[in-house]
Amino acid sequence: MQMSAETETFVVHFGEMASRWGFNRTVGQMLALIVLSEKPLNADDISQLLAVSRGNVSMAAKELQSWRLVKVHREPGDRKDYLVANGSIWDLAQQVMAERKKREVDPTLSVVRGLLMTMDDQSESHARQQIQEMNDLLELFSKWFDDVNNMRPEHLKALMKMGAGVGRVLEMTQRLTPGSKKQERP
Amino acid sequence: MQMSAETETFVVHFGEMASRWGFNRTVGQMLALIVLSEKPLNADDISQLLAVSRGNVSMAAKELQSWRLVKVHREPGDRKDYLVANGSIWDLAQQVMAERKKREVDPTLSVVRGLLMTMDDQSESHARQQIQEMNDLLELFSKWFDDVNNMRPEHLKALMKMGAGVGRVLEMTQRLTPGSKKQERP
DNA sequence: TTATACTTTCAGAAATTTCTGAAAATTCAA
DNA sequence: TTGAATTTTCAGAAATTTCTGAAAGTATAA
Repeated sequence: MQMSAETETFVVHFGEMASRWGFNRTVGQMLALIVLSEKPLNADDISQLLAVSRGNVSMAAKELQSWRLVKVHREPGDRKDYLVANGSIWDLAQQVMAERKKREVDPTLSVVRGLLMTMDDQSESHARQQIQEMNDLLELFSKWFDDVNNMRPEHLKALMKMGAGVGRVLEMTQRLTPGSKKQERP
Repeated sequence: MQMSAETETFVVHFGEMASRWGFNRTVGQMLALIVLSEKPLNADDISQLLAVSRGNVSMAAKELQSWRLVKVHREPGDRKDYLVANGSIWDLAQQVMAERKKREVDPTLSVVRGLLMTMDDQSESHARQQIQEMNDLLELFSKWFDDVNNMRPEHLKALMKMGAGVGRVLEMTQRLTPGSKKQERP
């Protein structure tokens, strides 16, 4: 079994980006491979194509399942597990975003909330004010993100296509409104 | 010099989250410290407070500057560099988002575009279709993100507060419209 | 100038993460 | 029940990332 040159480029790139995206190289490469492969792949196929150990494939498969990016497909009369992408590219992207938000935002929101609980409400310390600002930002972002990311891909696409427009309208309507403490941009 | 218990909790947490956010522990802890500190801190203050080497502080300071998260403040008669947060919590968050998009999205968009250039337009291979979908998603996301993230914090807050609403309106108007290939959700 | 207070650099040490491969566990056809 | 096919586990090896600290570099007060 062999990858096309294009698939290989894509797979190698996913391997390089993987750590920035929150998983390791093998997980990244496997995801790329499964997404581009028309037919379901089993662990031996993957181990051979990516030239990594069988154990590594097993661990990466578990990781991809924990991210809900792949599902296992089985055929009667064949004991092997076949991995398939768990939806369209959009479905997968939304899944990655949701998972990353869970890992990169939620824990901090939890810590920040906890800190505000224990800190004196009256305190006007700079630290308390900053933590409060962080809490407000994370609360707002968290709710907004969950709403938006739970939309169906088709609706999300539509929203993003108008996104810039919505922003521009806001800029317009608020251009001459006071309240911003920051100097106007150049 | 000493940190309050609250500051220490926050700093330690930022250190733990740092690698998930795209920088190393020292960079994360330094950012937390600088954000909570009312007065500008110099390298020796930071080295002592975080119990890390002077060289590490120097490298982390450069990294924070490359992310545009801190700026250097100097006073005449004092040769030390003093680090200060480069704006409000919102400014910093937007800066982090922009920088991460640059590192986590742009390179992939570039590779995907390149692949589509070399791949046969007529090809209806599954791989080509998937790469095309990825290209469309990244193009749309990239433009949308740049627009939204370049809004002033006040406007961004306003947009996010209505974000859920905008989404809901879209869901309503499209509820009975055909075109979605996906089965309705439960 | 020049001495010194500070910052930067970077080779190698330390810490952390990833990967291998053999052994253990599981699954299922017969 | 087997027992062969397959997956999972995990100790230690390999690779990668982070950190230290001494030496080199730079800037500025005197």
